[in-house]
Amino acid sequence: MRKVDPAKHRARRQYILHAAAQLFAAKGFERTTTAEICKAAGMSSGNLFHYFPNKRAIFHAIFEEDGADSGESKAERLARAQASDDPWAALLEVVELLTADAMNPVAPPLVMEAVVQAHRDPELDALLGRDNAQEHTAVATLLAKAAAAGQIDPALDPHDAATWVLALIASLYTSAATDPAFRPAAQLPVLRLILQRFLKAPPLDVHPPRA
Amino acid sequence: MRKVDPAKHRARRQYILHAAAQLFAAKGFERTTTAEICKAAGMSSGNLFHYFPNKRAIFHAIFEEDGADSGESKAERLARAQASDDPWAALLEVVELLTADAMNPVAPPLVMEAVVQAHRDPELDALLGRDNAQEHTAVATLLAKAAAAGQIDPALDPHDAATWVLALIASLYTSAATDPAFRPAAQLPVLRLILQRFLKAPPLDVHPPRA
DNA sequence: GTCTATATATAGATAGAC
DNA sequence: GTCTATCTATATATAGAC
Repeated sequence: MRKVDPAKHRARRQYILHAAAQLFAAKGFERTTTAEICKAAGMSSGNLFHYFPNKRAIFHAIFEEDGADSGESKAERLARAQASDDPWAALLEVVELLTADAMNPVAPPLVMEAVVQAHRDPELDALLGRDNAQEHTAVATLLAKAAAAGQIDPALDPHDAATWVLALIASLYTSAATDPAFRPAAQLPVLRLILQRFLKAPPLDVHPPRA
Repeated sequence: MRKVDPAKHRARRQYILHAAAQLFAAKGFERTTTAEICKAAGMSSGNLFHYFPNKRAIFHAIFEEDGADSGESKAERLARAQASDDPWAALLEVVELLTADAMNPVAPPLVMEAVVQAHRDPELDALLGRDNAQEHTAVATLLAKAAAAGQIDPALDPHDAATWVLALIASLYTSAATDPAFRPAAQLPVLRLILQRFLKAPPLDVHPPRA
């Protein structure tokens, strides 16, 4: 056959990305050298740069890998959730979808690193921004529908509330990255409790007295 | 008088730290060169290293500057809050104390960078860990007292709840660092609302005995 | 205390053989 | 596609004059 299967080329790329992700998570982008990536991937410098044009492209590719492996892409699952006729249940599914990665030990530090790098890398910033906008739209849509269906407090602004829902989810990653004692899986119920109490309508007409 | 007032030496150090903080916030630790710090501080390389032994020491010093300038140090204010006889009010004061810095535009990215750097810098990790432990103790103590006083849900575990209170506060910094549209000052009331709904006792019977 | 000049090292990326 | 060898740039930190 002609042309070395593109499948093999793709597999090799994935292997490099996997090795690089570990390093970037442990040491950050700048302190991870291409030489280390070569060693971890078991190949030479000349070969590494045959697969990726530069170090930054490797980092980007880690966050571009979407769908393909799983049956359904994240975007598809978000879209399907938005169309649900039980917005609250759909919201809980979205929360589960977005928190799943936090259980993977490399994800939290990797996400932190990506956020920091996005400050000085417009391309990465745009990439993460698109992801975040997608998630924000999905959550805000569900919150609006849930409010209309009487499932949550209708007084909440869907946009602001969605921002905080995503912030709480992000806390799972930042806390895991910061505090070695923090176990995302164990804290998931607390996260759900906070969301429920925050979003569910105030019990009666109780107005908490604040001085 | 004696030579070289220590005051002048200290002022010069502070000036370097101020200049360096801006750069570290904008470009991160690794991508900020000592040459840039020299330029921003208006001095030569040889002189910069007269004030600090190395680049990392400059970064550390930014997070060590505590108290001295303000009338009362953060540790003192936390200790005083813990002794309050109105735990809920004291908790709100602690929240205000810990969120104040988020309004300073350089603080959020700087905090993010510190967290990331702490992963590979044990000394910095210890420094931030001490700060965080102090805050966690203060909040957990106040939550336990507030529960005993019937001000919040007594079913909450003070340790876990304190972790999430601090996580919510941290969200103010991470969101500000991530999303240019996020205005910490404007979102502070939402943060307070979430805390109130999360922590206050389940609606049914218990109500705060405050009058 | 402040400067200029530079030692030292290490990084990312490329060239070109096989 | 994969390698070895290396170019080029740039960074931290130091030496030593003033």
